[in-house]
Amino acid sequence: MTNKTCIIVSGATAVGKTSHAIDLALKYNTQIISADSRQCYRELNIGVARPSAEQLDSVPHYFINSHSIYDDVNAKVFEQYALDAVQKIFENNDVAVMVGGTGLYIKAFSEGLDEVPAIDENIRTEINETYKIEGLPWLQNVIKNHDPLYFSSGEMQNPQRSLRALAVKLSTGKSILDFQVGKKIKRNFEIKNIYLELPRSELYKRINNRVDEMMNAGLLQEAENLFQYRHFNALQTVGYKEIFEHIDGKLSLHDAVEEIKKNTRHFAKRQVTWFKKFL
RNA sequence: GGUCCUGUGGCCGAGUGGUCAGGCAGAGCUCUGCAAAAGCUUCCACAGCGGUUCGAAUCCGCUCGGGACCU
Repeated sequence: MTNKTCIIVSGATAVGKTSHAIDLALKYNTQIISADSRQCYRELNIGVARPSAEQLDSVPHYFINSHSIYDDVNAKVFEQYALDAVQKIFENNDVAVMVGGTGLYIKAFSEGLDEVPAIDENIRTEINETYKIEGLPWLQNVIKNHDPLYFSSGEMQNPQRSLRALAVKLSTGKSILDFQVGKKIKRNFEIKNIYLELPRSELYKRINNRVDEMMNAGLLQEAENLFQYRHFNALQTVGYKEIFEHIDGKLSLHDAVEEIKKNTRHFAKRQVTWFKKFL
């Protein structure tokens, strides 16, 4: 069983992962699992830099157009989906290729996530609603009273994480930190990582160019059509949220495009930081 | 030619004698169920020269650069 190998191609956005992965897949005559948290949504096209139709025709892809923006997609969902996908690929191949820039998803696939019991949706909703009204100080104070462990060693400045920590605590009675033991699961196949990188200046140039290409390809129109879904998690995406602001009249189109470029550069930088540490 | 205004870090922008502005960009970082998310840290100034003062980005003078007005 250990003669199976998954080659994971990672790197910042716009480094050229897609074509590299396709070359690899063709070479091994195998299939690709995308590890991209946005390209899985079939409603999103231009803005997520999905592989071209020709590329998708040349190699079968998993986790591309596989979900809807109505679906609940997250790292855990991906982990399970991707593990199922590799096994399917391994039925006929010794090699599978994964490619993507969503570091957490790749980590979940490679090492697994600690088991945290499902949380009560009602509790979660209630907490989120109160947070919106009362803000971070309220959240910090509640955690201080309910989950001293998290209060002392959790990310108390980070609302997103703190919100989840509180939801877990109130749902299970235990601190999320008690579940997060950091156990690394050893998969029953080999993993080979290929990390692609470019000099920062060149990467930024490619990003800027790609955004211009997206605009020429009709990103504005696509975003207009998706405007009604702007609050969906899937639409909290660089390339769309800036145009939504433009539609709202908060940004000129030109400024919105500049924002997209800037935010994509920020995103790329975070990816570099992540992969540098993780790999 | 004269009069008045003005000159803060890559950009925007406060400060007006004696802690730090701040924001953006840039850089660095964190990271286990929203991750193209969320959060944290941080370099670079006071146009130049001289003077007043214990002490000047802050007051005075000159130089240079901008801007406005003037019969």
